[in-house]
Amino acid sequence: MIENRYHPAEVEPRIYKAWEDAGAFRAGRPERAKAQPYCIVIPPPNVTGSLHMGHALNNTLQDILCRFERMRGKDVLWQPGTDHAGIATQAVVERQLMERQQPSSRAMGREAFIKRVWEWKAESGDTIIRQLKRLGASCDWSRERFTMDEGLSRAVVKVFVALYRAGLIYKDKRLVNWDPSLKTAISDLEVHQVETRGQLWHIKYPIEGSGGFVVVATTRPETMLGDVAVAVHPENEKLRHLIGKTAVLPLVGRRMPIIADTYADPEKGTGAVKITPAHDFNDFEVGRRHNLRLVNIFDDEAALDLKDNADFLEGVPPSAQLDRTLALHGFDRLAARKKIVERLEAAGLIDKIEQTLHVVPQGDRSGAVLEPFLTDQWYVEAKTMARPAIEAVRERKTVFVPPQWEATFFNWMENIQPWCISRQIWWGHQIPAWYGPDGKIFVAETEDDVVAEALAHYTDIEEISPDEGDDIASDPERRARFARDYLHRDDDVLDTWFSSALWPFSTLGWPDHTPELKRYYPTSALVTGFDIIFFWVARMMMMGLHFMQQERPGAALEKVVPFHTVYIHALVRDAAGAKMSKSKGNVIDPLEMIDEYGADALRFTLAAMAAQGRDIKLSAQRVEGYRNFATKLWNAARFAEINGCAHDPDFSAHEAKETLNRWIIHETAKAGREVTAAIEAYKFNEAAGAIYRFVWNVYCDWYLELVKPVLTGPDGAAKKETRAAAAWALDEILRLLHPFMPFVTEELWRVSAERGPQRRHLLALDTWPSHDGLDDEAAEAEIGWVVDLITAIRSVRVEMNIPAATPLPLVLAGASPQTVERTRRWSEFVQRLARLSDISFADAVPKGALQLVVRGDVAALPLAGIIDLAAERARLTKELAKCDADIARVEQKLNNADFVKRAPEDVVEGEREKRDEALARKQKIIEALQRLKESE
RNA sequence: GGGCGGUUAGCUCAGUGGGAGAGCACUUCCUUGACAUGGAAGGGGUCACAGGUUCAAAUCCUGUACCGCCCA
Repeated sequence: MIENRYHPAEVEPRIYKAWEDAGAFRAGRPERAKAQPYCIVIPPPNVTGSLHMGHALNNTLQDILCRFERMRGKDVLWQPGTDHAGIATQAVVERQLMERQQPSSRAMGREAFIKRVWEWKAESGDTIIRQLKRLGASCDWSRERFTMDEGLSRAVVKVFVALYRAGLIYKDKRLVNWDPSLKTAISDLEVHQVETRGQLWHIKYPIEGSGGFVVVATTRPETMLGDVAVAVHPENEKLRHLIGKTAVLPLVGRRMPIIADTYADPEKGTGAVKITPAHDFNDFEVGRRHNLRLVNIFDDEAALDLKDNADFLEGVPPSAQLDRTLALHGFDRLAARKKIVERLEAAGLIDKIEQTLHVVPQGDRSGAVLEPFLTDQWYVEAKTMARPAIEAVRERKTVFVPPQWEATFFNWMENIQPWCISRQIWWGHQIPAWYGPDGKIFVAETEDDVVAEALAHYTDIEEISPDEGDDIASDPERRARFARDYLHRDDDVLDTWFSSALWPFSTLGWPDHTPELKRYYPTSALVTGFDIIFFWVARMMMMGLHFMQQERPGAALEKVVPFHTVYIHALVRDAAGAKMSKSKGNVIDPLEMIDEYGADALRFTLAAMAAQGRDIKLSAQRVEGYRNFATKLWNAARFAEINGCAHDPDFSAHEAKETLNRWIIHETAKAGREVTAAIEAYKFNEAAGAIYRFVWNVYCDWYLELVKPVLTGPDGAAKKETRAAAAWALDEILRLLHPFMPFVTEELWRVSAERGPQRRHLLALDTWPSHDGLDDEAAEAEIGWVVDLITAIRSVRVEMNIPAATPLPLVLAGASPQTVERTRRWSEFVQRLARLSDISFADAVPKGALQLVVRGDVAALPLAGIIDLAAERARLTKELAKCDADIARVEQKLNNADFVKRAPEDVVEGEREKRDEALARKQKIIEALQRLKESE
């Protein structure tokens, strides 16, 4: 028995358990061994994470696709898992240590700290997984993976070594984006350029032997300590006479050449720029062109590092001012800036200070101001690897939906820079590189391989005697000690996105040749937000194309893309369009929405709002609205049950006889086609809209209302068929709605079968409707007439202020035989829904009656003495005006010879029909007005 | 500076060449035996602006304005 309220909080956990108990989400179910595979890999949420609205949208859309394809009979694998999220997770655990006043990571040491992170992961790492289940995600949880699993780590090492050997991973000393708060390098993508109000200091640098100055402008005066030159544009009329002279760096005394370089834009600042190759990306390039020294003046926390800094001191004569500058050793960059500006001012070397807007690089994790910093890091040669990825998208082997994202993809890929993959943190995949005492690098998949290579090298150059080498090689313990003590493993770990880039194949078991890899790769679709196209999608394309190949009969191995379709969805914003953020306090928590309105309501809201290419402005009110939709459906099912509508095995939609039933079958088929086509096109909003309208505005508003007389009437063939048809249509609704609202539909699927024959499957495993051959235009025309008649009567009632409770008689005047026949068939239905006392026929319209024109018939409500004749005349006149406007518009078209000549035949024909209809209607209205006049 | 997107009802937004739509909000009415988390009816729009293409433009093209995002 269906309760009179739907309680999502009670139902959802029970339903989810039923799915899991039945293994409904398991890939490779035996009965689907021959089915077409369908695979989506989840964008792995961070283990630190908890479900936010972006996850809710992302996973709702994936779940819709997976449930849809599963019902279409495919063998679906939705591959779940989590990401170790190096920097983010390390930060969480470090913060926890601090809060609990426990030893810091540095204090406890690398091994103990990593152990600690694993403990934390074991304890709280599955929070997000539990939350995804609450959303209803139909992942195959038996295959859950973690980017630092043994298997996935093996894939990481294998890829690193292979790319290293191919020359596509290399180590290089160059400027990187350095985060001084996290004390690690980060990649270009993790840098945000933030426009900031600041000051532009114009500093006078004395020119040697002239008593004059060259003025340079900078927003970062403290970096002057690392200056090695001043540059002037070679065609700068005003300043080019300085080229070749020598400037002397204030506060330090370093002699610096004034060089010619086009980088010094004559229009900007003073036209002369200070060159600090160790602390600015542009200056680094200038320095390279002019073979300048690099003077690094910061330590890894961006504090001044001057004492015993040979680069800083080189060529600088001792002086009192130098000593005062050296006293700034250890000052943070901002404190140093203040001191340096003070001293320059005191020395009269500040020409002026301007207010300015400039961009400051910030780390996306820490928010810290980043420093260009000269370090050794590992890089992926992305340019080479990008080429096949670009080609694959050009050749449409991978398709972006919506397609405009391809431009973004190309734009970035064609200008791609080397990818810095090493991070100076501990939580992550430690780089499989070892260094010998001579600096020689050994990279291999296992420590034993490294030891073997190293021994070969060091015996070869006679650092180690062959005998000793043999001894080490033959003893596991000595090998380990050799690797640890003689060699030294790189301390750094890989960028989190390195392992994520392998996700589509590493989760399927690569590098092993697993059956899953063979069956589910390449995956079908990838669903993600545009913010990680570069971070993730592009890199999966690069890695996938490099490592994955497919055998094709009679052909060479072919490189294969990791996914056929990339669906890019929008960002979820708050109701005002602002990005949700904790600091703004405008976050709508998906779990709160689920608690309050149910997971189905949240899911449906997100799907209904997921129009391609537009952000979602979410509000609780919308969720509430779709909760009401779930309630509506629930009550429709309850109504069906109360009226004995149950699945009837004898019923066949193709053989229904009753017009009303043929009509709802026709409408169901139409809705089914719409929903199917929309999901196939990734138009989730259209699919949601189609099923919503069908359930509410067709099935509930009209069908259930119309069949009430049948269901409450005498038993018989019509009643039997109607009960079966109502149940049939409801079942089809449950199927079509299931991908969007899995919980309430599954529950109704179960409950509604309590009185009929048992269901063969859970709804999640049942079949997607196909409705071929169920269209019925005749039924549509007939019920359309009934609907129009009822609507017209209701309209006029309200318009003429006739109380709803007053039953009215209806007279059909001069009705056609078809109308008489239809009226006879539907009088009971029309009387009920239009609240009529009775329906009769007459040759002429009675005097003083309200007159309605419905599809060419005149329906009259005789209310002589009751109706306000003036109001009725006004109403009819207004209708006439509307009719005239229609006619005018259509005739304007039809009188245009070019239109008749050039527009498609069916369009012209359609306009003619419209005109004829409108003219006939106009005639009836004129007649009605005439009669009204006569009755006055 | 380069690129992308947006501008349609009071609000949030659908709508890819042929009669301007939805949800919410608003107004009026209704305890009609599934549902008031509901039902019925209704008001409300120069589709940002200016040109162009076309028999026909919210829709295609060009430009302008404003808003947003990405990249440098």
